[in-house]
Amino acid sequence: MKSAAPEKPASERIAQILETEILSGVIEPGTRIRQEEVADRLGSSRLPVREALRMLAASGLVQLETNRGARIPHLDKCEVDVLYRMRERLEPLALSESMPHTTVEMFDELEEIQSEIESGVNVSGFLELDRRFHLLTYSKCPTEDLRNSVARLWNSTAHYRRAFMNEGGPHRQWIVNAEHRLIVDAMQRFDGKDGERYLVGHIRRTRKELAAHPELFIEDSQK
Amino acid sequence: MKSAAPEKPASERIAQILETEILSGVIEPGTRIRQEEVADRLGSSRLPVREALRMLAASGLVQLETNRGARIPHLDKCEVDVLYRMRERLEPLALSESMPHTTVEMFDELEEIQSEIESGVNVSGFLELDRRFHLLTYSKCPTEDLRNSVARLWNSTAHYRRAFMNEGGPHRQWIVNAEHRLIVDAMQRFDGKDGERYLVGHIRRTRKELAAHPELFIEDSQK
DNA sequence: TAGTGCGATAATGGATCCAAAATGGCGAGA
DNA sequence: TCTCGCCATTTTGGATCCATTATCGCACTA
Repeated sequence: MKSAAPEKPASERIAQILETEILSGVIEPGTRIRQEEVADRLGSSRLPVREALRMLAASGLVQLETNRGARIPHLDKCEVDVLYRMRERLEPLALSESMPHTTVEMFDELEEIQSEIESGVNVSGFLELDRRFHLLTYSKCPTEDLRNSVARLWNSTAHYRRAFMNEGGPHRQWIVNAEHRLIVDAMQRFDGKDGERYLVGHIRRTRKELAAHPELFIEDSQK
Repeated sequence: MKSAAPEKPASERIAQILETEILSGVIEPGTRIRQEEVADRLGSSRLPVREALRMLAASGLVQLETNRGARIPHLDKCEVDVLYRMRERLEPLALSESMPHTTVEMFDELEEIQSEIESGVNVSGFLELDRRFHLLTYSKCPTEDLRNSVARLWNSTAHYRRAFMNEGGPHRQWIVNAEHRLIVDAMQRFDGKDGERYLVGHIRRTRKELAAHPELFIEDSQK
């Protein structure tokens, strides 16, 4: 019997810290991540940092170029649009796959998250809770690849949601709340069709809002 | 001016070799991959092997467990079914995104591949050419994430296609040929709707064929 | 004889050191 | 003064060595 710590692997710990920093916007797109800087900032060798960067690359959070290090990718308007179209196709599938395995504890946690959102939060708080809400609705999907794919799409587009919300999006937050309620309701009724419909509408609306704000992206003429 | 070799990075070389071995079936699902074995088989240290395994994990070819190494995942019937449903949703998007950027050289290469398939090949040859055909039709899709996602789905399911073809699937090869021709035709007419329709039908038929052969999978009662 | 617990062995995770490639600055020449 | 090219510095890729953890066999006990 070992009551001691479960001895977390160290490269995962670094990956988790970097993920938080990237998703929270502390590290912005275009920034180059230097292995040595991260290494002695988090008190380890460069080797676990390299492994962590590989994990983050698999999660869609950084981009690796040979001999040129890792940097957070700049996406143009078209790429974000396609990533949202991928979400429109994959997340309904994840939802319907997750739906048969829902538990009452999951609905309690969803309710808790949603209440916290509606109690009024700032932009960072909303983005974090919104992410937790949706990924939780997919969490019972038995196919790990599908869950990972969905999470990767959320990661890749996180910065642009943040930029949009910071510019003037938060006034539409009440729409999001209504849509969240509709999704939970459909899940509780085990109504896959309704769930898919509300979810697709939810994602599509955000996609179109982003497309209507080209100032959030860098110039598309990089060809 | 450097006429010398472009100096390929070494971990990529290892990843490529392992990918070939896995896709060709030399290494079967469930097999544990030992870092040291690969290292001195390919003449390098264990470190590039570790990085290569990370890449393969991102490509969906291996599964990494902390302190327990890398092994090729065993998928059950339900997981493969969901992976095929993901393909049905993502690949039509990849095709329509690729369609506006097609070139005459691409159609020449497609024709070359298809001719080789129709000239009669064995199972391994067919699987390799079929893979090249479809991934080539998506190759002009500008969104790298979408191309990678599609490739990952192909990788994860490759072994089960092989098992199916080896058991008695090849007699339906003429259907595949007809479907390939229909897809190329739709692409040349720039008919996105037709392309999506033929492609979805193509994938769905294979999914149902696999579902009708439960003997290809290990027992699903692993819960 | 079967089951459990301990110990030897082998494999993975991590640290340090070295080599190769890219980045940036400086100077020479037009 | 502007441009091109060379060299120093920085940064990443790779090799070797050490620590930690899992795996497997064997002995001991009930």
